Amino acid sequence: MKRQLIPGQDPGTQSAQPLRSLNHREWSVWLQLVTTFTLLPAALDSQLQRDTGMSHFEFEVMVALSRQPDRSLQLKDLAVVANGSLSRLSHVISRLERRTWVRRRSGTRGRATHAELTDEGYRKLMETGPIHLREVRRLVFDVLTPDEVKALKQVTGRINAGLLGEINLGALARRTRERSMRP
Amino acid sequence: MKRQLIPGQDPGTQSAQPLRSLNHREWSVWLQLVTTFTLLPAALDSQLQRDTGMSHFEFEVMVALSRQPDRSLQLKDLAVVANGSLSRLSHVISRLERRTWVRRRSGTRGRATHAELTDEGYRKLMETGPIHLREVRRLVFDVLTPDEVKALKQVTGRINAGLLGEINLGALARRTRERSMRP
DNA sequence: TTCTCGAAGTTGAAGCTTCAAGTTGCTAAG
DNA sequence: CTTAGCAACTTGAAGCTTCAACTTCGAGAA
Repeated sequence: MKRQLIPGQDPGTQSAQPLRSLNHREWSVWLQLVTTFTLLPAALDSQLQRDTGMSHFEFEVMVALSRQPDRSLQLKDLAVVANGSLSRLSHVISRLERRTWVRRRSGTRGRATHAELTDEGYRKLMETGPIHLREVRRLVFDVLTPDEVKALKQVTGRINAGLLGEINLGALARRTRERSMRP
Repeated sequence: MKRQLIPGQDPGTQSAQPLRSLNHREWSVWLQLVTTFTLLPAALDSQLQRDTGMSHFEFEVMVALSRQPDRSLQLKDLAVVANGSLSRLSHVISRLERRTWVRRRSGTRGRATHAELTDEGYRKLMETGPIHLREVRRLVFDVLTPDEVKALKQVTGRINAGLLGEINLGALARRTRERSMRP
């Protein structure tokens, strides 16, 4: 008999191993979820690239800045808010600086650096943001009932709680985590 | 008064524009969703890279092949199943070939090419797959109630239907779509 | 038959992300 | 006071993805 990574629901072959693979129902949910988080970002990136010339991550960064009272954030915090590593962020800020949408300000304290949205960046965001949000609405909210939206929030909230619990501080600061586990 | 991309729920300022931005509730759902589809793939990729040396997309490709009766698929179809562009897939298959986990077979008909999982690739998959699936279970299914899992399936199903409806055939075949819209 | 078009792949370059290895400036221990 | 250690970046290289251009093969029109 052929071994399969994802078995059908055949209780006979289940053993007492510590590892359970996914069952049928779970597997199909998983496929859907993978499809969503592959296609949705791709669609958003593509639309943004075409219509505004920026990536989704760049957009998120600028939105995060625009929501601050002084339109600026320290990179470390911005990284968390935008769900990216500090390295990634640093590169992105450099690109955005080249396009004059963001400016770096050396923070007064310590080694802190702040990113600040320029007027130009703000204008750009106000111009292109609504276009993007329309796309978001079209692809996500227009196809869901209010109850489904509620459910979506609940489910993503739970998953994120788990992820944030261990990933901690932007993407995958594995070394940091390992360091913090030392005796 | 400051313009904001995401306004609070102030009915007074709403005009009859065709574009509605997101309201408060929608915005918070959106932030959660973005966080999930940023962090979850990052976490999975990181775990796979560390423990098995392959990316999530490579893994998906190999799983898709392993699920075929003859462990092979034509690239065009594989691209759809794995939610990637043909170009991306071609590059990935080349990499997997270099590692001897996959082999290209020139199809008999037309310009078709098939990718086939080698025995080595199959073994690798059987070895490392369960490790990955355990991670999937830990990050997703273990934190959700059965009802939430059901809801997740429903919501992702709806979103995917919309995405697949227009993105059509792997990621973002924009040119293809444009071509098909000509008079 | 011959021509033309389109589908299926491949390829190289450009752009992003990740990873590892630096800087640099606080801060606390000795 | 000085020094070790860490937090907060920065940087360059390696690896992936996307994009555009190109190659082939097959099918249908003329």
